[in-house]
Amino acid sequence: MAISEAEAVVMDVLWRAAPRTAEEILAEVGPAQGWQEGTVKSLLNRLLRKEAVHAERDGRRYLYTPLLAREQYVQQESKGLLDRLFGGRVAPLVVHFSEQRKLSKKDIAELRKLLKELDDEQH
Amino acid sequence: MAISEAEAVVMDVLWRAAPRTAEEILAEVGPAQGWQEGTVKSLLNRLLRKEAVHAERDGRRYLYTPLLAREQYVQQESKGLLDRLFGGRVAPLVVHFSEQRKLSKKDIAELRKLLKELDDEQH
DNA sequence: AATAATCAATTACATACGTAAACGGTTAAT
DNA sequence: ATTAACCGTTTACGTATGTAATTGATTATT
Repeated sequence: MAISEAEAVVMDVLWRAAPRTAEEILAEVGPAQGWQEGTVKSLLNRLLRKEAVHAERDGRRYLYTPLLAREQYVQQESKGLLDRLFGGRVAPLVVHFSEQRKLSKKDIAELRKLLKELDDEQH
Repeated sequence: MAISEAEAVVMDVLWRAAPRTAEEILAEVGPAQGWQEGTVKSLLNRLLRKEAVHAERDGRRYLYTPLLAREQYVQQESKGLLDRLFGGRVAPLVVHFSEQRKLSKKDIAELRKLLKELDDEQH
């Protein structure tokens, strides 16, 4: 089952560092998101049901660990967008961002480097 | 207000060619999506309420035209993903696809061309 | 004129989502 | 032993979404 946007915010905390307690997660996202304790608890439970996180008892509380890897999530989301909007092809997407003036100098430099590397490993 | 995935499928039909009647839209997406007439009608109504499409009476039926431009939608969605998952930067996204082996020969060629053009217009 | 066909608009309904309050059990303090 | 504190689980509730059936109005047919 897909994980929602709010759930992804919680996953992000766990991807940065795990395991974590609910309290720690709340401390990290609560203020920024304007979320109460109950909200984070609910999201954690939904993530548990979706088997995106694992909970291990540690005395009175639980320690949460991500089961779904960030790479896996990023992959699904990215591929979804690519397929839905760009016919599954990367170049058109980059062209889009280029036209949208979303390519920074740094991006351009890094893309050059990437292409060069791809070229090198060609043989 | 954001338009949903099912709604976007209808928009896609209108982006390919407009104006269109509900019947034409159904004919184009119904079979592929397994949607009944009522489904397409509902989606059209939601799009109307969201002011993503415009309907103009044509005798007994309506002709639907997109108000939201495809470019605008693509832009929102793409920027959303970029910001949520790649810190708003394009190069990391392309690197991701590269690592995921999602870069075809054609993509690579087109990216080279794009970079060259960017270089040229530099001065 | 009465009836049937055609469409769009309204209503329906189950599930997901965002956001949280209430409940309950276990541990800690009095 | 009671009571209080803590923390996870359950329940809640409004809105969105996917998917349609029903209704109602207008036009066409008999």
